[in-house]
Amino acid sequence: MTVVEKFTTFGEHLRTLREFAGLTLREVATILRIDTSLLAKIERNERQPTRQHIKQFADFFKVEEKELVDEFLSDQIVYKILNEGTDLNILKVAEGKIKYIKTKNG
Amino acid sequence: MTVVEKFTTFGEHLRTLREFAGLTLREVATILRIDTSLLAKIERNERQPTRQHIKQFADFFKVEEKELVDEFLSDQIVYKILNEGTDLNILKVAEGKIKYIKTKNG
DNA sequence: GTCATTTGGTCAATTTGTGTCCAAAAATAG
DNA sequence: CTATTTTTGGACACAAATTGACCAAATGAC
Repeated sequence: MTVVEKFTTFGEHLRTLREFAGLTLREVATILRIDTSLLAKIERNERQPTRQHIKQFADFFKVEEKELVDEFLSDQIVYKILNEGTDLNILKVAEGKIKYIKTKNG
Repeated sequence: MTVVEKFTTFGEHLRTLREFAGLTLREVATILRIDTSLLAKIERNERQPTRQHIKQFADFFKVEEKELVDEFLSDQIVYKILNEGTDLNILKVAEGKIKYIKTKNG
């Protein structure tokens, strides 16, 4: 059970964290030494955060880095599925492949 | 139940189809009017097939286009998971998001 | 109205990916 | 073994996508 709403995007998640902390874009951007406009775009999912960014956000907002990373990466999977005109079945296929690879290697 | 082995990559799948048909890279490449080296690379997953390519392959080898598309797209998801150091949990997250979006929209 | 916040567009620069060409390596046949 | 065919791999010019910065316009708070 987390503070933030589930089933949102990375950007929305980030924005929620910031607003929950009662800070403006400029404030957070200044502290983290990134452009205000860039941060705004990351929150609107118009720019991708780098790994570095994600780590900074996790540290700053005191959340698990993996939580944010998964939020970000799952967004990309969602985007792919919705835009390539395929369906949820693809997740099963991917899961099968990964499990297969894992049994093969370790 | 298909002719080809399951849990393989798009490229391996394609290669299996070609070899099953008893054709060489050059033969298939010539017929489909693509560079032999490019076809070889696609089979080794060193180049991505375009949508056009996938359609050509499906038509030529008489398989469902969606089957190949899903094979290709799932590869990308697998690649992402294996290389970004995350785990299968991300698929659940993605699934949740998609279902959430679908209920929201229609 | 003023001031702070947020958004949106533009841009040069970098990064990433593409298909083609050619030569080397590997496999196959004679 | 040699000759031929198939496959692989590198190099390349080119195209496409993404990036972060900058600035101005829009929005919101007061």
